[in-house]
Formats: sequence, C-alpha cells, structure tokens
Amino acid sequence: MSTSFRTHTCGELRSDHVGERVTLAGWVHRRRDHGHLAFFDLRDRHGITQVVTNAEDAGDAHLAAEPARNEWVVQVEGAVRARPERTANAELATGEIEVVVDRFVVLNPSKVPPFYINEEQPGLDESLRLKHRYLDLRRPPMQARMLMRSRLASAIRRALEDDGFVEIETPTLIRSTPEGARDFVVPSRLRPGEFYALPQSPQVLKQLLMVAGYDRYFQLAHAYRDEDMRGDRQPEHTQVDIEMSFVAEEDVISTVERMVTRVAKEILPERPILTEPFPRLTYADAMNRYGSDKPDIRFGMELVDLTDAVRGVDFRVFSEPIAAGGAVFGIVAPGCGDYSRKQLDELIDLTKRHGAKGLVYLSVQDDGSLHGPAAKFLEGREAELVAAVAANPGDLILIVADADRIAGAEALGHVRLAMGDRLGLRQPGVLGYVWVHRFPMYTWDAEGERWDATHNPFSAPAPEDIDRIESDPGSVRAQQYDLALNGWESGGGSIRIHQRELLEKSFALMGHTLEGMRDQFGALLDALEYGAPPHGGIAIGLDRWAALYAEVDNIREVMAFPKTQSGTDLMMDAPSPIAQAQLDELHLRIVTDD
RNA sequence: GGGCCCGUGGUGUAGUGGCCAAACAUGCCAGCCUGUCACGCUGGAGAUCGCCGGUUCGAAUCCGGUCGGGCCCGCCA
Repeated sequence: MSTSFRTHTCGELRSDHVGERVTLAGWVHRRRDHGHLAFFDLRDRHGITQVVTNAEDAGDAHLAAEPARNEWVVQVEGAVRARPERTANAELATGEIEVVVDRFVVLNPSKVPPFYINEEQPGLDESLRLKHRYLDLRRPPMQARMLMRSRLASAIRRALEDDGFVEIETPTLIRSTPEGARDFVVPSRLRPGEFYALPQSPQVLKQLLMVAGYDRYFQLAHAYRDEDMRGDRQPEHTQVDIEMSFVAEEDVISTVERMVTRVAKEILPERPILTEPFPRLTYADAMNRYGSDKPDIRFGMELVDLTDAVRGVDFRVFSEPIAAGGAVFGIVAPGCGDYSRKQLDELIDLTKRHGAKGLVYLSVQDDGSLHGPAAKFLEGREAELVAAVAANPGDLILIVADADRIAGAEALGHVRLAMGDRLGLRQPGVLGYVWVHRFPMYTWDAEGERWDATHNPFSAPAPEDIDRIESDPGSVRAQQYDLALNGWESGGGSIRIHQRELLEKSFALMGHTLEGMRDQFGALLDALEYGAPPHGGIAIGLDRWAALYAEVDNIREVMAFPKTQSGTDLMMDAPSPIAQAQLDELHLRIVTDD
C-alpha cells in the first residue's frame, strides 16, 4: 500500500526488510524520549512500528522529532534494522525490527485528545466518544471492529453472489406505508403538504423485484424506524435483505443457512457453530422450552410446564392463573439452593419487570423436602414436583405462574437468561444459531378490537392452517421464520402471499378497508395480478450480526457513527433546527406544544 | 409515556453535611536521561464538583427542577 507518502504501512515490516530504506507515515502512538535517543511507536490501522531517532547519528531528524506528541501525524524516512540483542518486542508483529530515522517530518500536529487513543479505558463516558467519534474510531479496538464488519459484509456479498443472487439497490425516499413502526418522514418541496417516508425495510420493493423476475435478490439496505432506542436498536440500521422466487420455506431456510454458515466459518473460524444444521424450533416449542422466540440454546435449564403437577394445590399463586387458563412454569438452577435473600430479590425484581406477578423459589433439601415461603402449600407434593423438574438436593427451583401462558413463559425465560449469565453457562465463544418458525399469523389486538399481523402482514399462512383463516384466525400459523443467535434475534422472514385475493382477505381480517389497501399497497396488489411468482425471503440485521461476532453487547460498538439513546448525533449535533427559508421552501410551519 | 443509574482537574476515580477553594492515578507542561516499549527521575500547571433554585450558620455531599449520557419497561422487524 505504497503511496506518495509512504513505502510501507506501519504493520508491514519484518526481518526480511532489514537493510531496506523505507518511508512510513502514521500517528504517534507513544513517545519514549531518552534525551539523546528517542523511540516513537508509529501507528496506522495496519499496525505499529517502532522508529528511533538518535541525536548523534541524525541530529536534524532527532531535533525535528522532539516536539512530536501523541496523535501527531508524522512521516519518517530511514533504514530498517534488526533490533539489537534482547530488545525485540514479541507483543508487536513488527517487533523484530525498527526504523532508524534520518528524516522526520511533522505532517500535522494534534491537540491533546479528550481521551486515550493508545490504551483501553473501560469507564470512559460514551458521550465523549460519540462527540469525538473520529477519534474514537481511531482507537485500535474500534478499528478492529470496523475492519471485521467490512470483512463480514464482503463475505456476505461473496457468498450470495456465488449462490446466484443479484444485488439491487432500492430507493430510500418512498411512500409511507404503515408497517409495524413509526415512519421517518421527509417533506416534499415540489408537492406542498406531501411527504416521503424512509423505508422501514425494502419489503414491498423487493417483492416487486420478484414480480419483475429477479429471482434471487439481495441488498445491504438501510432501514429506518422512528421508535425508541435500545442497546440493540438504532433508528437507522443495516439489514441484509434477501428475497427469492419459486421457493418454499425450506428453500429460503437452507439457502440462508448455507450463506450464514459459510460466512461464519470464514470470519470466525475459531468459534464453533453449536449445532449444524441449525436446529429448528416451532414458535410454540421455543416459548414452552425457553420462554423466548429468540432462545439462547447454548445452555439447557429449559422451562418445565408444571401446570399439571401443581393442579389442585391450594395455593392461590398457582390456582388462580390455572383457573384462568394460564400456566405454571419452572426451571432448575443447579446448586443455587443457598442463594441469599438479596440474590433472590434481584431475580424477583427481574421477573416483575418482565410482567409477571412474582417468582416462587424453592430450595431442594438433602432429604428431598423443599424450603421457601411457598413450601408449606406444597406439602405432600414435594416429590412429584422435584421429579417433574428433575431437581437435585442443593438446587433452586424457580417458578412463575401467570394467567397468560406466553407472558409467564417469557418472564421465566428472562430469569433463565439471568441464571445462565450468573452461572457462566452462556459460552461466549460458541455460535448458537437456531431457527424459530411457525409463528402465529395473527394476534388479537384488544385495544383495536381486531386481529393484527404478528410479524409481517405479507406473510403466507401455513398450508395446513389456511382454511381456518376466517373461522379461527388465532390458530393460524404463518410460514414465518426467525433466525436467532445466542439469544438475539438475528433475522426474520417469511413466504409471502403472492395472490391478490388471499392478500386482500388477510388484510381485511386486520381491519383494512379495500380503499385503504389500494391506497397504501396499490402497487403491490396490482403487481400480484401480473404473474407474481411464489416468493419469500428474509432480512438479517447486519449490526447485530457484527456485534455478536465482535462479542460486544451494543450495536453502537460496530457502527461508525451511531446515535444516542435519545436519537441525537452528538458529533454532528443532529437533529437541528433549520433556517426559516428552508422551512418556507418546504411549506412547513413549526407548531410548538404547550 | 414510565422506572432505575450516572454526571467532581483533559480522562478515570476517591470524597455522601464542617477536617475540602477538594485527594489519587493517568494525561499535560518543563528539566534531566543513549535501548525503551505503560521508559525512568525531578519539578510544575490544571476543578467555582453538569446547570438553576431551595434547605442549612455551613452543600461536591441533602431536597426540587432542569440538561446530558446509559440500562430497562412500554414501543419496535
């Protein structure tokens, strides 16, 4: 990567280069000044090379180097030399050699940075990093993540292209179509009072590409959602968007799995995939066994349905939810029977935060009896219960009962994850990919008093459930599949409805009028009448993918310029007010609240 | 929309009613130093404790508000 400013990068020189005359350019990583002798660690994104200036041998260069401080950009010229006996640095890839400088040029000085570029600083205020993101991105760990993300994206492209996929870009100024989330909106200058929306996903567009005959499409697409942020959610994110024609669920799953497996082995050869092919769970199984539709399958501690085991027990915490048609679930935390009040309180807190009324805890004694506030209600049923959950003496049994079966399972599912963390069961090095499929097609929206698409409203019903769409919508499952990785939702997709009539029927069930449908999805509905092939696809979140591979728990760590939790960009200071002239041009007037 | 946590020299922390116009580490500046690699040694500068208001004889410390950041619930493919 030789340029006008350098012959080599700072990560390139080895013993083979000894004797060569080289020019390097980079940032001063660290300076060790011994008076008449000074060492500089010169850094670029490729590595670090030690360069030496010596007052005796090259006085001018030594003098020129004196003012240089950390993060100054400098250029050095000199000879590569093997480091003297016993001064090699095994920590450095270039540690066998050093460059003896005879010309030292300051290309640009630097102010003292607001935080350390040259070392890790765990407690550092993230807002500082975001404000000076260009400096944060200069830190080697950030660079490593950005480089990994680049290789990841490249591997994804290569795998898909090798498999016959075509990359097609779709616009980011589109029509607002109420999907799940709130749209970001862009005012139109040419059409007063009208707005574009930024796509929540290229969903409709990629389906239209299927109608257009591009039977294997993909795109690394930006998607926008005006919803509240989380560690794994930004208003703007990148998804690996994929759509295929003439496919059934099995085709999409196996194609995507092939791509994901290939990419994983290329990018993270040292991290094993837990199970290949990826296990597949129905949504119902995932909920019943893990209390999650994105289960972390790297450890067991599965939920056990105790509804029957405790039926008839005279304990209102159990009997009332059961009477209301709910369920009782339990898990066993091995060896945790001695948990302190404080540890238990934390778990109870966690359970409540996730919507359950509380958490019943029972420690299994050596004689098989149970201790805990609820133990007295279970007299005579201990053995049955212990057997049902397969607990051993010293274990802790944790139970959630809820009138809503799913809600109860989810609450205990969170307890399960917390216990997995506490017991160190979530093996960080392992990739626990798992498919979850057969989601319920519709969920009852009590507020709107109508059925709502559980996921994507374009998803096709499972063939075996299709005739119950009108008679029993709640029991209809969709040809919908999610890919989960280590407890994170990695991606999701479905086989789409490719017949206008069926799509209209489905929308009608969700309370859409015919006019409303034509208004919002006219192009798609029309297109379905012009020979739309059966098709389906998936979208995989690239940011989460990169975060999981980088082993960070926040997607901001793998995004170059992320926003804060309140949706602001601290570096660019966005969003910001705009000039009145700009507002006028857009035919907008600001109305302040209060 | 709601809950919780954080905000003290450039940075990270300590200080939780008077002993504090604030301590430690690191960074920064200056001097010395020819084999360092978190170089070392000596000296120095640097903070009205996020902001506003209140309680108190007295506030970094207590209370209220506000701003900024983070985590979570709701929301969200």
